[in-house]
Amino acid sequence: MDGQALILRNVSNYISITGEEQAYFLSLLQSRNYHRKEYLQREGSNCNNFTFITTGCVKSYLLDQKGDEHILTIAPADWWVVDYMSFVFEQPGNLFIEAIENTSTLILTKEKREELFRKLPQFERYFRVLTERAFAVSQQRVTDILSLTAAARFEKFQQRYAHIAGSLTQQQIASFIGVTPAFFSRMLKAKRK
Amino acid sequence: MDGQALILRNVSNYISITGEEQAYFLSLLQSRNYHRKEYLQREGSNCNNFTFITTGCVKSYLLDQKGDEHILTIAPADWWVVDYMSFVFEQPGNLFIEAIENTSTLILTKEKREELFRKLPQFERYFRVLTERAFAVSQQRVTDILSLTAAARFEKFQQRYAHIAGSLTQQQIASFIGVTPAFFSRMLKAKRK
DNA sequence: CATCCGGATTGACCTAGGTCAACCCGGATC
DNA sequence: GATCCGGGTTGACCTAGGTCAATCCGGATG
Repeated sequence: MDGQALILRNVSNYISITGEEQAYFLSLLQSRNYHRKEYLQREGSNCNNFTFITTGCVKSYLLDQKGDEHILTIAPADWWVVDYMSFVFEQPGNLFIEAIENTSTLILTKEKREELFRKLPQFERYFRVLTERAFAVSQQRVTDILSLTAAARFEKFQQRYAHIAGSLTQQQIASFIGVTPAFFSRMLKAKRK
Repeated sequence: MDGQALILRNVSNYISITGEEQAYFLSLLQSRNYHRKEYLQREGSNCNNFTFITTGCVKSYLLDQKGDEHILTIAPADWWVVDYMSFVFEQPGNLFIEAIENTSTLILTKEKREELFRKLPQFERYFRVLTERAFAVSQQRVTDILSLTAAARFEKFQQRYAHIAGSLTQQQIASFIGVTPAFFSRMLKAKRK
């Protein structure tokens, strides 16, 4: 399945649109490919687009004072990535977005998205539902970090991300659940026993 | 300003609707008051409404294995509270929502909200924008927890919640930023010096 | 005025997870 | 086949923040 088919299928999970509308929607997107380790976005720049991953995988993360990486999002194919904080409040972001495999994307800029809302208001619904779901998951993540032990968070991670967990390095998983690679390694060892 | 005026003003920050539409929207809401310490929602039950706070203040939190409270949200007047995880995925929630002052609310049930979307699709936009903002803030909270020290999180908290910080107990602030009351107290002492 | 109660504070001690640096390992690369 | 490199592992040690229980304080309540 090609990228356009994938995104149309994704949209059709939430709203139904005609063939003409589909064509119009697709016309607003630009496709762009990135190779492993290439940045889609850097800290300090304004994020002004939604990026849909058609193949590959991407991570968004921030670098703290000490230069340690903390992964906020892991976005596989069929997902959108955005630095929401930067996009929504139109301010420089503090996230990096980086391809962790060769990946291809479809980009919807802020202006095109607004145009889309004007022409096809059903897309308000699409993005509303999408965001409500993402928000729910994000809330869950907050409570998980606040109330669970690292081992328990890892448990949950394995269940939720079973499909992609295999293609991530331990460092990445460690960073996502919020521990050091060193500690994560010991944790695994303890579990194996 | 009464509750209805407040919610209409809130809506008008994002979309514009006619007087008739306003009346229709208001007709979908039921008002309800809670006294301090009363629950709007309990763990285990399904959350099937959006609740708008017109006066007072509310917290949502979960109780961990040990019975310790972790505050997820603090919602003052002019905000919506929902257990999104439960609402969106239609499953029993693990959050309590509790009034921390006497508060009055306007309730929009899931069915009424869907009806609203059918009759006045502009509200899709209202909730889309609202949720995108809330999501952005939630993402920020995740990165804050992952990368900042308790003291730094408290700094940010003070700035962001300056208006309500005064009316919260230290325990509540501690729980919100993710530390023990005991540790929080010591932190304050250290800062005062 | 005494009592109670829900915070807040404090002391003594504990632990989950961090730090740093050394080492290992497999698979590109030359 | 030597070298390099990006993981992963491990040991010795460290620290931010937790735990538990005692004490304090101010303001309701009776």
